[in-house]
Amino acid sequence: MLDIQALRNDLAGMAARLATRGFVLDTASFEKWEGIRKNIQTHAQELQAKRNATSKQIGFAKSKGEDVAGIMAEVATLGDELKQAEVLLAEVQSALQNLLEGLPNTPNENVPVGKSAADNVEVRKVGAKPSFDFAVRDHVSLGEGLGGLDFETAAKISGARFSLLKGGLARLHRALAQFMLDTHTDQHGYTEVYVPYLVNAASMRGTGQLPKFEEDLFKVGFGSPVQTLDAANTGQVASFYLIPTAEVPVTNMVRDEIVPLEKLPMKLVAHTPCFRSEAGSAGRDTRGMIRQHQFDKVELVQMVHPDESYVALEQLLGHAETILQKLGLHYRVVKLCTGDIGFSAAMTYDIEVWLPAQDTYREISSCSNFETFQARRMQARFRNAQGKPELLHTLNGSGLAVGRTLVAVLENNQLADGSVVIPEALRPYMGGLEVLRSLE
RNA sequence: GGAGAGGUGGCAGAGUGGUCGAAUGUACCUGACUCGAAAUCAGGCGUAGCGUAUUCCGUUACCGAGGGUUCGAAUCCCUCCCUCUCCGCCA
Repeated sequence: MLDIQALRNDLAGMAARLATRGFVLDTASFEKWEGIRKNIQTHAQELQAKRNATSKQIGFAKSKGEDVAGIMAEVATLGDELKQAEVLLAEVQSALQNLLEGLPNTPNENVPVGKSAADNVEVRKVGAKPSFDFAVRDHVSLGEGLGGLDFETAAKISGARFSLLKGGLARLHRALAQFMLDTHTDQHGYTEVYVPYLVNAASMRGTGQLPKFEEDLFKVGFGSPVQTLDAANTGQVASFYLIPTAEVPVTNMVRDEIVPLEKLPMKLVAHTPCFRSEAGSAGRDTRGMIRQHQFDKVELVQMVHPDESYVALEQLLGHAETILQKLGLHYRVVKLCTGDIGFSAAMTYDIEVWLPAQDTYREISSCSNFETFQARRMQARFRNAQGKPELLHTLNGSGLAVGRTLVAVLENNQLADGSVVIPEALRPYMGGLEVLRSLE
């Protein structure tokens, strides 16, 4: 969420910044609502002040045994008038709030201006493409050949966009997650956390998935008939959402908290499944395990002092890159342009791993600085040197997407006979196994 | 699932319709005393808004959440959420 003060003070400037990411801010509408809000709020508060003062008088008079009928008559109409004003104010404020929550973050000034992914800037390439003297197979072919990848059974059990791993591949998948967690905790100073996979609407709102991207989420209720968990509070029927990324539960750890200065930076890592409806991506990446309704990810999250957040972003990016380097995978780092960064982000780097079968780089990690955008929604603050609460900065990045890393390992390390060399870094997690061969 | 207790400021803990944004203790900050410290004494010490107003001024809201009763609600009523204790069930 953007700072409403910033919008009031420099509406044109904010609109210009949002325009760089292709978002048209309806300044007329904002100004209209702000004007209305100001009038109504001032009016409502005047009435409240009057009521408070009069009520005090009544109490005072009564305690002295005086007759209060006169004063009572005076405020007889005040109640209705006040109620009306309060209702109106609530409506206007919620309209403003909705408008505000629908605004994306302003890109940092160092983000390259562009319209689409085509304008993203390649920062560096690391490693080299592997060369093969045989026709490369994709991970589906390799996995099925190894007898460890079974989409048909997954489809029977659940449906499209699910996968089922067996034997060495299932273990490799687990090994990858373990390896990533160990690297980040032992070498990068992150604290491992285990978190809920079902979260409430307030958490989704905090990190920016709600209210705008509800269709991307899986929503769960109780068994039939659907019960309501917080119907009285919000009128909503839903009770929980499945997390689309560990970013949601982990970042929300600091929602409504004031973190002591000495606790910053907070560096947390979590391995969780992620659930995405993939609404709107029908037909894309239908083959294989690139785009699934359920996938595992090791997520890095940091809460930092505002002065440190861009240094932290580079570090976090480096932590994610370390995994690829240790696995010997070729990748490139891309800085997203203003037209391609996500709704909540102020700056984002994507890491794209080389996939020989697709002859292209595919996103395997996305590392972002959200500045105060999420913190403002969450009221996540720290106590600054002056002792005052101040919004902190939040960052996160995949370190890495486990499923896609598995794909990359399979495709990049394949041999002519369809077996796969296990990267050395993973062998301790594979019981020393060096080559993954067919189960049969 | 059954029965009971409870959610108040950083923490502890009073307050059951009126000058309560909230006693008191404790922690913390400032000052006095002291060579210095401890102890003691005095003062201060929440958050989010609004008013062209970070600091001074005025004002509103906030005692788990939402709604209601009332001129007036931390206090009464309703709904919900959460925590704790006992029983049952359970990985």
